[in-house]
Amino acid sequence: MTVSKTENSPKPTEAELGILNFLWERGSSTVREVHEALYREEGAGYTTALKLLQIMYAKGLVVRDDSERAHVFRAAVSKERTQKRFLLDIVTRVFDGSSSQLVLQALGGRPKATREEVEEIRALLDKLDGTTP
Amino acid sequence: MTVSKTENSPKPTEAELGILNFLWERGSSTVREVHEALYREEGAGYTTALKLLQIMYAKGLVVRDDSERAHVFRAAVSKERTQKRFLLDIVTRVFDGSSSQLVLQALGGRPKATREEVEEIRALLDKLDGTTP
DNA sequence: GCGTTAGTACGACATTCCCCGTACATCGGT
DNA sequence: ACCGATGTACGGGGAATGTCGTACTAACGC
Repeated sequence: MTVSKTENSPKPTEAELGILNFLWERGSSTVREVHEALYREEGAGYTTALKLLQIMYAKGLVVRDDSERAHVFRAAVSKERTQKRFLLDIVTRVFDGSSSQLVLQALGGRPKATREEVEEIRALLDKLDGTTP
Repeated sequence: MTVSKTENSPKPTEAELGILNFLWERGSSTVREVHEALYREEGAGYTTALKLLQIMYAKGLVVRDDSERAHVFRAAVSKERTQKRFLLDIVTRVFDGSSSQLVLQALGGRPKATREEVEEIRALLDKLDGTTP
């Protein structure tokens, strides 16, 4: 059995995360679309979006279809994988490696969960019950 | 009722977080103690630890008692508050603002919770049951 | 054919972060 | 009273990040 390598591409920076979020929603987009959606409003120029996407491409965070003149970019990392990566990061760095501490803090501080989500969590807890040492 | 300002001091960087973790455990420490514990092993010099602590002092992340020759530093931000801040950060940036999505991902991906922690979570869920809209 | 427009590539800059070297102050032993 | 050890203060360097200007290229309208 091969050990999953967890992740090749590096942790996205703040700006890169913004672009990834957009790509996860949109599926794929041109530089112009990214710029219109995320940067025009903020006053940043078109080449800023372009450069970021180029850097992200070099890092392996996005893939690129350059068959057309306007290249089309797509996220190369899944949202779930990225979520897990960030989670593992802060669990390690601020929660002493205890993910349940994180869960408690997340639940205690900001009880925004809907009833269905609470039930879902409870169901998951039930499943976990049998599998914990 | 005054609206709590959430946090004055900026988000700690990676290195700063390492120092904060040490200070949260130790209570308070001198530069030398921080250096011995976190940096000597890694090959970083004494002045590196000193400079970081000075920067953290300027940012308001630590407080300083300079009545003795060797200044004694103490965390100025609580661990819980910092945890919440990082949580809020990634909830906003990678979980579309849904903290329960975060909880589910944290539970599903890495079932490392002990039985007591699972029970604690369940109890918290019970409490939340009544308070959700 | 030629200018205009929309696109990519790339170098440069300011800022932040981490790290270190050096200068300077202070304490203790002899 | 001095010298070495231990301390703080501070400037600066190298890397990463986000921003832009400029150069170059391809398509389009006339």
